[in-house]
Parts: sequence; C-alpha cells; structure tokens
Amino acid sequence: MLSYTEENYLKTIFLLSYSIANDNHSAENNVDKVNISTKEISTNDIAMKIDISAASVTDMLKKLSKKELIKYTKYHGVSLTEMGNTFAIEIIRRHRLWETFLVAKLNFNWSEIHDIAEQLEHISSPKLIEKLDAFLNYPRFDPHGEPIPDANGKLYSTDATPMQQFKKGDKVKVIAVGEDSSLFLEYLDKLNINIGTEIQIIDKISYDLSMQIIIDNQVVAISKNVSEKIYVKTSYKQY
Amino acid sequence: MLSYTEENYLKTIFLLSYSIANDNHSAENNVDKVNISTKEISTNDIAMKIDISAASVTDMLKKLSKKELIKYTKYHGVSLTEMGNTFAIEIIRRHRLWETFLVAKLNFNWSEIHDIAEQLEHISSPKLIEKLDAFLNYPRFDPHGEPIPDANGKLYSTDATPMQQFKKGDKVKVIAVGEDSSLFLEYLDKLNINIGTEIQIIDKISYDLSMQIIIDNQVVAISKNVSEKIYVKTSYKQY
DNA sequence: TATTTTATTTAGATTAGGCTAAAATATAAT
DNA sequence: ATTATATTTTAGCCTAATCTAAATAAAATA
Repeated sequence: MLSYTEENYLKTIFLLSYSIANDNHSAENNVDKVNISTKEISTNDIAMKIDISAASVTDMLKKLSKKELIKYTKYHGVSLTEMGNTFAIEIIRRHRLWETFLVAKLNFNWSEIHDIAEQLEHISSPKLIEKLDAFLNYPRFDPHGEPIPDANGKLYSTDATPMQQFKKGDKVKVIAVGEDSSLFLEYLDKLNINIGTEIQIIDKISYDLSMQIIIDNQVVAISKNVSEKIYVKTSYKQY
Repeated sequence: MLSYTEENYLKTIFLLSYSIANDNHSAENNVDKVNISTKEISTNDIAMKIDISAASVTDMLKKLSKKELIKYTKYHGVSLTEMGNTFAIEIIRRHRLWETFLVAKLNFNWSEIHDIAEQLEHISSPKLIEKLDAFLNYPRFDPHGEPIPDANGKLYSTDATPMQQFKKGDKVKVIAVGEDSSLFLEYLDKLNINIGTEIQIIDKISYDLSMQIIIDNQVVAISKNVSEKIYVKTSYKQY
C-alpha cells in the first residue's frame, strides 16, 4: 500500500512528465506518449510543484526508488517505472472522476473542485471507483477537459493544442484547460471562457506574445502565459 | 484544524459515551442525552475500540485535553467538552451521509460501506457536506438506521430499543442496528434481517438469554449479543 | 578551462503518532 | 485494612515526513 504522501509524489511526477512531453511535441501527441512518460523530472521541479524543500524530495525519491516505483539516479532526475506509472494513472483517474462527480452531481463550479478532489483521490477502494465511474456513466473527460483514464489505465489523447500556437485570424474552440487552480479558473469564468467556448484570435502581439481575442463579441486581451494553458482545436463553422 | 487521528479519537469517545448512555437508559432516551454525553470513558475503552495501546491513548488524551476538546483527569477517564462534542458530531454527520450516498447512489450493500465511510468522513470541506446532504435530500437516517446529525449538529432520537429487552410473544420491527462491521451485517443479511424487517419473538431462553424468532415464517435462533445490537420498536399490525 | 552559480544531496533536527516495559495508581478481594 | 489484580501513566524508543544548514556535484559563464 502507498501512503497519502507517496501517492502525491507519484502523481506529481506523472503530471510533470506529461506536461513537459506536451510542451515539446503537442502536435504529435499519441496514446503511448501520454501513457508512459520517459522524460526525466528534476528534484527541484517536484519541490516547486508540491511546495516542499528539495532536501525532503530527495529523501522521498530514495524511498520510492527502493520500492521500485521510480527510476532515480542521484543528481540526474527521476522517471516512473511501469509500476509507478500504473499507480500514478490510478490516482489521476480517481481525481478526475471525483471532479466530475462534484460538478455533474453536486453542482460545484469547476473552479471550486480541485482542493476537494485532492483529498478524495486518496480514498482507497477499487470497488468505490468502479461504482463511481458507472454512476457517472463512464465519462471520458473531467470538467476541465482533461481525459479520465479508464479502468485499465488507458488515457485517450485528443488533438488539444495550446491556444498560444495559433495565429491571428484563427477560429478555435476550447476543449481543455491546463491548470485547475481556483484562481486561474475564476479568471476564465470572468472572461466567459469555458469548455466549448468559441474564440476568434484577432491579434497576437509580437512583443510579448499576448493575444487579442473575441469571445461572445467582446474583445479581451490575454497574456502568453494564459494562452498556453487554454487548450483548443480549430473550430469549423457549421453551415 | 484537526488531524485525521484526532478526529478519530473524538468520534470514538463520542460513540462510546453514546452507546453506554444508551445501554443504561434506553427507555428514557431524549435529544439532550444523545447530543451531549457526560459519561466518562476509560483509556482502555478507547484503546480497545480503536486497537491501539493504552499508552498511546494516554498520549493523545493529553494532547486533546490541551486543545480543550476533552475533559481529562489522570486515571479517571475522559469526556468531551462542548467543542469536542461539536466536532465529533460533525464527523459522525459526514460518516453517515457518505454511507447513505454509497447505498442510495452507488448501490453498495449496507455491509460494504463502513470502511469506505471511515475514510470519506475525514474529507474536509463544509460546502461538500452541505451539497452532499442536499443531493441525498436531507436524509434523517443512514443505511443502518442510525440518525444523521443535521447541519446544526442536532441528532434526533428515536424510540429504538435493543430487541433483547423484549419478551416472548412480542412482535417488533427493526429500525436500526448498533454495529456496522461487515461481518455482523453479512450475518444479518443471511438471516434476512434489514431495516424494516418484522420479527416475532417466540422464545427467550433463560439460560443464556438467546432468542428464538420468526422472520418471513422461518424460525431462527440468535444470541443475546446479537439481540442487543438489533434495535427495534413494537410493531403494530395494520388492519 | 577555470570559476562562479545553481541544483542536489547529506547531516542532523523536529513533530505526529505509534510501540514496549516499567512504575504508579485505583479497584477488588480477602 | 491489607494485599492482589487490573488499569493507567511514564520513560524511552521508533518511523514517516518534514525542515535548515552545510557539503558536493553539475551547469553556465567568463
């Protein structure tokens, strides 16, 4: 059995590898790349993400390594073993199913659910997750548009691309967001951006790569940083 | 904030006081007695209930006492302060709401839910519990017939009496059970005993106080111990 | 390439929640 | 009232997960 803390480390390593893999070749996404991350993650990356000292991270990495959940070479970063990957995906599955439950059944807003799901994801009962999945009707995506691994740990990829990669004149549709902090999502709420929102890019400023976009006939400006966290696909007009 | 462990101690102290209060004067049950337990609980009672050494319990009692959650005098047992009681009731509220959710929405059997609810009860989010309560339609009783404290911590008492206190010839109806281990509940399932089951007492053996009862026209024998954990009320025939 | 800066690891502590064995206290039984 | 038994507490120790400060390795830069 894994402790609460061990689960969090595995999840974090998975998510960091995943997002790095995504940044580098989002165009050539495929199921294998998403499911098994070979990218090495640094001690500091983990420390920053979970807000813990690097020294503590090192300790935990030794522990996870001894349990053969990660491949770890001193000073040279870390990656998940197949077993570690399996656990990580299971935790992400739980997290995203619970988030779906909170929005679909309990009427939470997508900006309120992250912290609650961070707790719920550690509840350990395979039968519970099976039944929750069935109750929700086997959802494929969570309220942030992120794919939910199925009972076998399969993650289906989408053609999600950061909006930043599009150019002036493009019309896109939001299919996911890459961060689920309430601060970020409340900002999107204010901009009227949600999963499914249609956006037209009217300008991309060379100076700082910020974007001028139209949402519901309103022009707004968003920073490069934000545009990298909004995943979209090309939107085709329907005639 | 309370730790996972502290919550478990408070819950345990509450449940022990409650069940002792119940044993002594179940006939004169009333809301006040149920809501605030004055009965002193011993170190050993707690140690046995949660399967931890008495020495460790002593340590924790000192800690809870310093936090003014319990009234503790060395060698003389412990009782909850008003604050401790409020927390304990909140935890029991969460536990029983989650149990209700598991049975009513996820189709679990009443014998499978205890261990899962033991984990879920520690999820900390007032809004979550509010919304869960609403989603379940403000249930008054959990799947074991135990009352669910409302949002203000009010617990409604019932006229539940251990079946053991009835005598030969009485006809009763099950309204709650006093233990939710899967072992006990699976046994009740086998006997076809559930909330609402009508039972007729055809004999009470003086030697060991076991009972001969009729359920669905079948005669079965149950031990004194079991008959003390099945709460019933007098059943009136409906003409 | 040598040096400086940054990242990582080691060493040594701390806190929460447990344990066992021994000592102290309370309770029950002569 | 004294002794025996049972309960509770104290003392000292352990593990998991964290920390800070110091040491070491790797990477960046002059």
